[in-house]
Amino acid sequence: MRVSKLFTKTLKNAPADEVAKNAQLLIRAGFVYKEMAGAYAYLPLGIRVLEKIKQIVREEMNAIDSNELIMTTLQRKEIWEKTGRWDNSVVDIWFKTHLQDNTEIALAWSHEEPIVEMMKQYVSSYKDLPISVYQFQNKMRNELRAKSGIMRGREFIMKDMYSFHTTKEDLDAYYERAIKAYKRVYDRLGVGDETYVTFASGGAFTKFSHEFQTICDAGEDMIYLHRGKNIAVNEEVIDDAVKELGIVKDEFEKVKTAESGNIFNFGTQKTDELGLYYTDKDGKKQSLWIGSYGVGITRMMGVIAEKMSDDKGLVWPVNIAPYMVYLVSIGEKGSAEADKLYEELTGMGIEVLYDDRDERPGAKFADAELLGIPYRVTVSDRLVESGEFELVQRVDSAQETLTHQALVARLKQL
RNA sequence: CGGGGUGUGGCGCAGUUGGCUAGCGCGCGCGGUUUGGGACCGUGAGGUCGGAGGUUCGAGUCCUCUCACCCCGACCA
Repeated sequence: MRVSKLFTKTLKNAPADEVAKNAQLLIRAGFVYKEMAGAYAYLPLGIRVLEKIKQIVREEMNAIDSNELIMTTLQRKEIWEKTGRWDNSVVDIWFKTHLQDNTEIALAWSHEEPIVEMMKQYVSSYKDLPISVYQFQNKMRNELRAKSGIMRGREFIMKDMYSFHTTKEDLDAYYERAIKAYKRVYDRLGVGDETYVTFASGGAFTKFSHEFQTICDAGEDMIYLHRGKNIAVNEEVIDDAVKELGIVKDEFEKVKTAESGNIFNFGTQKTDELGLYYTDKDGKKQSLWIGSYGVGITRMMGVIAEKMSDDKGLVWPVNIAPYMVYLVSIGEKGSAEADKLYEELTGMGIEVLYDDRDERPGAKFADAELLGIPYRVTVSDRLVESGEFELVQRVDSAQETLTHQALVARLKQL
């Protein structure tokens, strides 16, 4: 992509109504555009980051035999009435509306009920189980107050996965696989070291659910953490955890975190409420065990922007950076050489954002840093003379001067 | 939803106790000089001062209502 073709522009000042660092940086860099409180548009650069996060999640969910699908954002009232969750006094974040014939419908804040309902068409025998499905979907939540930039909006993207099992044991086994898959996701997103499986308030069938909490100053949760033992407990259940797990509260440190994922055991309640059953080997009707597993995709982008940034701007981890290389041309000869290099690298499949604008070097460097592209390659008249290229790493500013051959070899490895 | 705060060109801001043609920086257009860390000079374009109503000879400024946005709290299965 050539910067000259990119419609977004960088800003020197963040809009005054944004206080959250993630939103300030993402808006300044042109990754997102705020449409209203809690609702953001994702621009070309932002989409690339989102899609990379999704792809990592997709690969890991596929690896544990889950099936991708997409439900709709429109939901029927009848389904939610079966579980008693249509009522505004039970769920207070509904966006409700109606069709032109006055049929009441709503926008999805969750897809738990509709997915279970859908499964009635596909699950009838123990031979059909276990099954796991997931989707990347917009969730619409009419929050009283949106905040923290893209980390808590009224519309956001979530990966939600649901697994269906004949027995609790089977669900538990899958649940463990899901935890491992989630850990791989966070590792690949570059926040594995700072993300903890955390005991949190659970559903009806388990004492605790598990949250994936990422250490983040802009988060909304406080957890008690024991790094040595690798145990984390959400503040909301710390007293229960002391009793149930026999931990010693004083040994834990209290840290601020953002909930980046949550998984829990639904038990068999939903299957009964919605009438999803299977027939066992003896021909008897049985309830299913259901597990639910969520990752906030847009929230992850916000958490990473929040954590991986410095005074110059964003610092994307290599795995989710919108582009791998920011190519800067300086001078006439430099531009001619940069044109060639751009074609060459792009042809090799390397994602290059080529700053071909007629701007001064300082402006290009500043944008390269604000956008947080991992590697910056500079081609200038001066360097063309000596047949060299400059490679600078965003994360630590490490700088190297390389020959064309060495540069290409380096970038190929990334 | 309770409390607090803010709305003035695309972005950031200034605008005395009501007073003259609403300013500044960034950005943008044009001309020129520049070209390895967000250049400089000149010259332009761009504003229903969030909206409605009111007070007044006169309102960005005062009053009422309203909308939006931000922060704290509450909420977050």
